[in-house]
Formats: sequence, structure tokens, C-alpha cells
Amino acid sequence: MAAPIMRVERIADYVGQEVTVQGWLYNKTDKGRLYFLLVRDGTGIVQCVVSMRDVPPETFEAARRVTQESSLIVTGTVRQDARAPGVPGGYEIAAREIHIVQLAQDYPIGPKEHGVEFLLDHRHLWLRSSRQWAIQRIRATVIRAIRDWLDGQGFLNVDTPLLTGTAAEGTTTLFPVDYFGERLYLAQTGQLYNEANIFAFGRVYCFGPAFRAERSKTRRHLLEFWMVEPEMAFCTFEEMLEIAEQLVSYVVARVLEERRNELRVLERNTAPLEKVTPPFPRISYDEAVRLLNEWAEEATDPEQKAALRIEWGDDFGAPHETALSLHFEKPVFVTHYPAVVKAFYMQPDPQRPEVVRCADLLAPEGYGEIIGGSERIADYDLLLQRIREHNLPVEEYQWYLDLRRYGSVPHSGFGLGIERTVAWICHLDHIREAIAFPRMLYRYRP
RNA sequence: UCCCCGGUAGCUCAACAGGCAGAGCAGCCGGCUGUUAACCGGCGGGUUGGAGGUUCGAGUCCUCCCCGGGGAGCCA
Repeated sequence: MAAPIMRVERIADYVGQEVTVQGWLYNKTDKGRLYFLLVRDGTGIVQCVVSMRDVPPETFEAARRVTQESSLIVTGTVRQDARAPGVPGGYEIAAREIHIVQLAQDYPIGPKEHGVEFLLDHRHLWLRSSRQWAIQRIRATVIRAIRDWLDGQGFLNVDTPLLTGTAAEGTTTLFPVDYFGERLYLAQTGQLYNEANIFAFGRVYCFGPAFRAERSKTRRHLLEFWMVEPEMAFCTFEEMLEIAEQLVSYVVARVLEERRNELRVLERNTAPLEKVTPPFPRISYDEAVRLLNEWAEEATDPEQKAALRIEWGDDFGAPHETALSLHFEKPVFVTHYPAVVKAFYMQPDPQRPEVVRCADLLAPEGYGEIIGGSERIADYDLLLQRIREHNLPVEEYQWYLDLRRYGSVPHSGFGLGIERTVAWICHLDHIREAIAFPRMLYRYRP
């Protein structure tokens, strides 16, 4: 009977059995009459031991010939051995038969260090390395967890268009797309459509890519990134914060539960992640400004001093967010920003109309904003007034204004950036590793 | 768009104040039965991003261009 095909992540279930592994050679150690082959199959990495004494000559010859990243099929017996490296590790295969499917020649990425430019040029191959493998596996769990939690809380997934007919979204730069001479744009948010959808479905979320044609060149920006945007009818600002902190906490817990091996590959210290449980601290914009200026006073470095100082009414820059984010052990909500720095649709605070009922969630460890959200203006007249104040084309917003004419309700929503969340959970230096094929300024291929 | 940094062997980098362009890794050959990015010995490997200039002499200094990286603004 042929040996069953084993997925390496399930190796613990096969101890003592003969199995077949289909994969690629990750690394090889040549000890003369003994070879250690590290074989990865997409689910993990297993060490295959090939001893001259124990295998037929053709198997030993295959182990000698096989090169890094060659595809191969190995059959042998699984045994437990604490010395065996790999993921999960602690198990190895005593090989009996090796079939080389294709012999790779001169694989460009070696086990030693490489520069960013070289790795990005070889992104199609870089994805095979264990760090990148671990990150993408965690990303998949983050996405799965988001969907599971929202679906379980009565949210309906209703996706929104990626092509829009007008530049009405206003805020940042849109990618124009030519459609037989007509100008369309790639969506940078599904929020306005989400607001229509809640009146049909109550609680909804859209999940998809967003496009921002910014000439940003930082470790936090992509031209194309993925975002989940929940939107809730009959939901106040405070209720929205609770939903957001529940969702983020659930996602982190799922990764801790299901991706231990991957976090270990990344050498991620999990202690800060274990602390991510509700409730998250909430501070007002006013308080944040006060704190930042206090830290600016205390700072000895004049550059740091200048970077932290802030006037009430200014929006936070990256140094401000980083400082705030480092100050708290959990993600922190910064709420009630001045209306002037925020989007036109945000609901003013009834007690203080100069600020809006909005929140940014800053991830800890200096990672900065992962969520932006707000209660939306429910009143027709106020919304119309804001559209005019922002010099937006009123005619393009007729359908959006309609939502305030036919059964308007208090409602709120937020957007969670997938890559920023993955970058934080994986403790990455740069957001480019959080997506398989990043799109950045001057980086469109492969 | 602006500010800063970089481009030397397949890869990662060195080369004092302008004076023979070098090392590790990878590759190939040989050795080794428990390696964890193995180790030991040997071998091959160069239009120093491009163009121009200064100089007896330029990887090194100057000008322009090209290509990257980091940051700012903006934001997820």
C-alpha cells in the first residue's frame, strides 16, 4: 500500500508511520555519509535524514544531487527526535526513497542576508522563505478571525464597488481609470455604500482592497491595501468603540491560539499580545495634546521636543502617534478630534460642536493607527451643510443624502487596515512584508 | 513633492587623506554519521549604476542623469 501524503503541519499524528511528503528543498546539510534535507511543503518544514548505511544507493545519490528549492517527493518513516529542526520541529523523517521532480539551478536567494531591493525584486521567490511564509499564514488567520467574529455578531458581508464614477469621496488622491474615454476611479473606501447597506441589512461589513494614489514612502503605507469596514445602524459612538475593541482582541487571541509556530519563526515576543483584552484605554484628543506637550517639555533632545509639540487644532503626525502608542500597553482609542481636521460626515459632539464623535485606534509598540472610525451625521440639514462647507459637489451626494430622508438613524462605523494589523501582530519593521505582492511608490512588479 | 542616505563579484559588504579592487557567503571539487545560516581544505568569479570633468593617476573629488532605500506631509 502506498504511503499516505502527509502535510508537515500534521506530522505529530504520523509518528511510526511511513508517509510521503511533496515539497521543495529548503536547505541541506552534507555530513559525508549522512545528509539532512530540510523539506518544506507549504504547511511546515521537516528534516529528512538520509543515511548511506540505511538507504538504497539511488536514494543516497538523489540526496547528494538535490539542490536548494528543487521540487521533490520523499517517502520515509516519521519519528520523534528532539534534535530535529523545522516547523513544527521535534519530528523528522527517516527517508527511504527520494524522487526529484525538478532540479533547480542557481536559486538566487541564499540562506544569508540580502538587501531590501534584491528581495523585493525577487518577491515571487522571497515568499518561500520561512519568515514570509509565517507572515502570510498569520495574515490568513487575521482575515479568517475578522470574518468569523463579524459573522458571529450578526454582521452581513455586503461588498462595495471598487470602481466609482466620481471623485466624490473627496479626501485623498484617487487612481483614475480609463473606461472607453470615460474617467472612473478606484475606490479608497466602501464607507458611503456601507451606509446605504445598513438601512437594508442592519449591520454590514465590506472587505476588500482600497487604493490610495499617494506619493507616500514610509513603512506604514501601501498604494493598494486591504481593509475591513463594519458599519452599524442604531449604533452610537460609544457602542462602536466596544465593537472595535472586541474585534481586535478576538483577532489577536485567534492568532495566539492558532499560529504559535509562525510567531516563533518570527521570534515575536507574545507577552505584549497576551495583554490585548478589552477594554482598551480611551483618551480624548484634548488629553492627547496635553500629554504630547508634557512629553515635549520633558524631552531633552531638541529634535524630539519639536516633533512632539502640538497646537490644539492640528492633526497628529507620525511621531505623535508613535509616542502615544508607545505609552500604552494596550491599543488606545484617541477620541473627539477637532471637526476641522476630520471628514465631513462625522457627527459633532452635542456638548462641544467643535469636536466630532470619532476615534482612531493606535496599536501598541509604536505601530500607530490601525482603525479610524466615527459616528456619522444622521441629520439631513447638517449633512447638507457640511457637504457645502467642504466644497463637495452636492449633486453627486444626492443618493447619500437620501439615506437621511428615509428612516435616518444614528449609525457608526470604522475601517481596520489589514496590513497594519498584521505588521503589528508580527512585529514587522515594514508594512511591505504584510502582503504577498506589495504595491508601493516605484514598486509595481513583480 | 521635499529632506537625508546609498549603488563595488550571483548575494552581503570592505578598500585610510586620490596610489596594485578585497573578504565572507553562494557555486564547483574533496573530507566528515546528528547537522540547526554546520564545519575544514582547494578552485573560478569585476565595464566599481551611466555620461562628462579635475588630476601624472579616480571606486574615492566635481557636475548632470538613472535606479533604490529611509523619513516628512496624507492616511488604514
